[in-house]
Amino acid sequence: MALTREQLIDAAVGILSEFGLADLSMRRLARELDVQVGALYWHVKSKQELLVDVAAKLLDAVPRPTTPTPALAPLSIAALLRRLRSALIAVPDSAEVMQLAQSMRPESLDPMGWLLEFLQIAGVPQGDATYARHVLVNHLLGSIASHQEAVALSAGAEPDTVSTEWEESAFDYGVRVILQGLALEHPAVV
Amino acid sequence: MALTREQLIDAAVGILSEFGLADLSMRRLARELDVQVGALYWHVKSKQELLVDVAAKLLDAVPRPTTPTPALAPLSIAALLRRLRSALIAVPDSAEVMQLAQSMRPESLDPMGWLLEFLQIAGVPQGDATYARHVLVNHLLGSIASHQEAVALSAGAEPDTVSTEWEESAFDYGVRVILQGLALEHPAVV
DNA sequence: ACCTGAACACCGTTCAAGT
DNA sequence: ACCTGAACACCGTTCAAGT
Repeated sequence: MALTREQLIDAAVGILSEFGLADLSMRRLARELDVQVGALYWHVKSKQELLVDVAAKLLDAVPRPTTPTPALAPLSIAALLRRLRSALIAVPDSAEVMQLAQSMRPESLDPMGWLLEFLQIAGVPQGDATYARHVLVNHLLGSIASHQEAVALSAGAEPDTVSTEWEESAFDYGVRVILQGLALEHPAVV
Repeated sequence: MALTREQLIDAAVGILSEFGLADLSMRRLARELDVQVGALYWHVKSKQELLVDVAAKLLDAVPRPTTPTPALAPLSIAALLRRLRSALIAVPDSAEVMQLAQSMRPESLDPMGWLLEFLQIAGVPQGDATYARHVLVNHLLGSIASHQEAVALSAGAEPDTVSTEWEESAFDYGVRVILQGLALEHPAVV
């Protein structure tokens, strides 16, 4: 039967997860799906558009947390950020893909909406909440990006030279600093 | 006379500044310099290596601030970050290039060293200073990246749809939040 | 030492034409 | 509606051979 847009997205997620963005070409995708390149352009209008859908798909793995009380909101924020990190950290170049999606079609990234909501519940003033979210998201994607560049560079070297431990600490440290800077109680370590 | 590595880097900075990373190809560079593509590979071993030098060159515009006293260190940090932002904001895709350089050859980025130094002077504990720098640099590059993606997307639309004002506020807000989270006095607005 | 010419193995996108 | 075939205008990198 005919190729579907879903299959296209799934195949793209597969290549990205296994080989990274450099290998995620329209031609490779076509080969994998046993069609000619041109066929892909009947289902998506461009590679960029496809990548936005890939980004959204990656975040499907992150479930919406239950809406917290004001007192618990900082904890929920920290937990949500950790889940986002978990969902993306193992997918090469996911930070780059997310950044693209965020600027092209931010409304397709549900968890970012939740984040804003929780910040407001936590008591961050309306006007500041969007700024605050930016700071958190920059930290999230920045941490992931540097992890992934490090992994990419040490690909040839001995495996696991990249200290995941250090990076998790750095990530959590940053989240704590930012939440504290927002004058929210810094959440207890879980 | 013969082509030099310096000329190569300068030409690359020129193309990047005017047209962005998508147009910065080795072939385009060769055309601009009136040589064959292969010639470039006598001066640099790869495009990546060239980009690292481009990143370093972009930061040459940022002068080293005088070493601050502990009390003034937070102010110096904020000022340094603003200067870094100024140096990079108008150069398309500079955030991406910086990120690459940071993971490939961090020691070639002097200002990042100063930042660490100032954080220590400000009283951030030895062990935390590197984490703290990461948070600040993620914020810096993240802010620049989203600005530039926004600019790129609105390239076809009416010019200056991108609110630079909002973004500067968002940037400064983030710096304040982070410094405050580090338990440093947040610097007065200059 | 420095560069040319030419090749190798790729890209994203478009589009007439087929079924 | 969905896809093929083929083209257009590109990539980064390598390397024998030239000067």
